[in-house]
Amino acid sequence: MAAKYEEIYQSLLNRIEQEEFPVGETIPKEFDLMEEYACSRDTIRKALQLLSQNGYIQKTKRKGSVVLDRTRYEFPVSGVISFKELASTMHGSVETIVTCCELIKPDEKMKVRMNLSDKDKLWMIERVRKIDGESIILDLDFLNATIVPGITKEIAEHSLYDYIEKELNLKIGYANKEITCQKVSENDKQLLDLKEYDMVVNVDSYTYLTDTRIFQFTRSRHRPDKFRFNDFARRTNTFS
Amino acid sequence: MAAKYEEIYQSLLNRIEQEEFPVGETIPKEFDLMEEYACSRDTIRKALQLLSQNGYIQKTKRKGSVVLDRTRYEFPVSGVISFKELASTMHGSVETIVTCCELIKPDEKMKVRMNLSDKDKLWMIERVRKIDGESIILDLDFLNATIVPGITKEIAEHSLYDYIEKELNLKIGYANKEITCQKVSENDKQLLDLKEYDMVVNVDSYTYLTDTRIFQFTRSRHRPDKFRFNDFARRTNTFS
DNA sequence: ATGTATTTGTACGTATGTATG
DNA sequence: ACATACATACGTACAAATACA
Repeated sequence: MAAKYEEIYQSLLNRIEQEEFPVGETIPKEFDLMEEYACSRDTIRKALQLLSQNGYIQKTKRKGSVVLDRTRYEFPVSGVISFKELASTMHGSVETIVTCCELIKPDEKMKVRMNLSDKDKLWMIERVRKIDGESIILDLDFLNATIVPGITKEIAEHSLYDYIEKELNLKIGYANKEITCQKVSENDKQLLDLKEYDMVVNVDSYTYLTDTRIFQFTRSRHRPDKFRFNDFARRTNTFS
Repeated sequence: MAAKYEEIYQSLLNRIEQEEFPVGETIPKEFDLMEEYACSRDTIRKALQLLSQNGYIQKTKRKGSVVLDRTRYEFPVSGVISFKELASTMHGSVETIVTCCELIKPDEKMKVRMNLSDKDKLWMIERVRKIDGESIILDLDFLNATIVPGITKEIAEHSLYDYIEKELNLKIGYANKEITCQKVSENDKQLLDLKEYDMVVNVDSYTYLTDTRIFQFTRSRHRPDKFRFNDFARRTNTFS
């Protein structure tokens, strides 16, 4: 059962997307929402804060909360989501081909990167992501096998995050990503439909559990013309 | 005067950076922080929420708030900041050359993009950013002159945001960015030290005031080898 | 495996401050 | 200058998760 403020967040989000509250208009004021949802102001404010954080509304004193226009910049949205989840929001046909899925002994670099002890082993999983029949993205994943045991090719084909969260009951907490641009490697050339491009967009992700253990490092290589990253950010650190 | 929770946020941040609270350890529990800062739990929780949002701590029930390691991925950090502010956190020498700063009549595309009426004019500002003597970034800015009047070459050389916030007293609210990869243009070739690269990283930013008016569109072209973007994201939408 | 204590999470209430139309 | 809507801050109570006995 989700918290009340999360349900109110979802409800308001739906109402915004159904255009009950159109872009440019204000949603009802906090006091009215309190009455409507029969809860305290605190709870309403938490829901509104989520809307604000995620770029759906802008709050101003006196005026209220104005609905922002998010239609222009939809996805891929910044966040910790799997390719499966991302794909579910996309239009074209999507396919995953597992080109490698094996247990390896980590090298020194990876030991440092993933904070491994001497006995820890790693799953190395390489996957090609095809969009509308073209090989666009090459994902190379390393997972700490002590934390995430029992990976199979089927799981890698379907969804790692489903397995980790639903089967193993681990809680994924947060991730750091670094986006850079790099020359193509021989491997890129072999596995991706690169056309004439000689560079790829490289996304390195370090993903952690809520208990702060790192369990995954991903190196994701994107064909440059198909790469797009959207970011919503506020000027200050406050909750406004 | 900043809010109390913001001061506590800053104080805790300093203490983390001074390693009074080392990476991997917990900071004092909420109840102790309440006593130390002589405030309510609500206020402490707001401060901790900021730390959590910005990737400094991870909170877990029963255990407390663990300090995360942010040394690996420092900047450029995601957010609405000016080049001047970004440069102040960097090591090398930094220089801005204004190659264009004039008032223009917007074309149709720009009118839609920036939500302009027929009488609105635009400032068009082109700036080359040199880092350690090399021309690395080419910024092309369009500012709504009705909202932001009186731009001069000196302001463009120094800091637009300083002028907008401090002189004009406007409140910058939020921005949307879209990162893509594109072929170099003739203009890129002329103004940047591109070496052999035939692509650039393109960052389009739409920047808004807190009253939701868009006042700026920026197209920023980066030499691919010098581009880096870091992102911190949590798995869920909650405050944890 | 079980229970208990501890720490954070959610929710409610109230009062006052602050920006702004 | 005023009324309004959000912002901050204080307090209380109980729920949920989990480390540890």
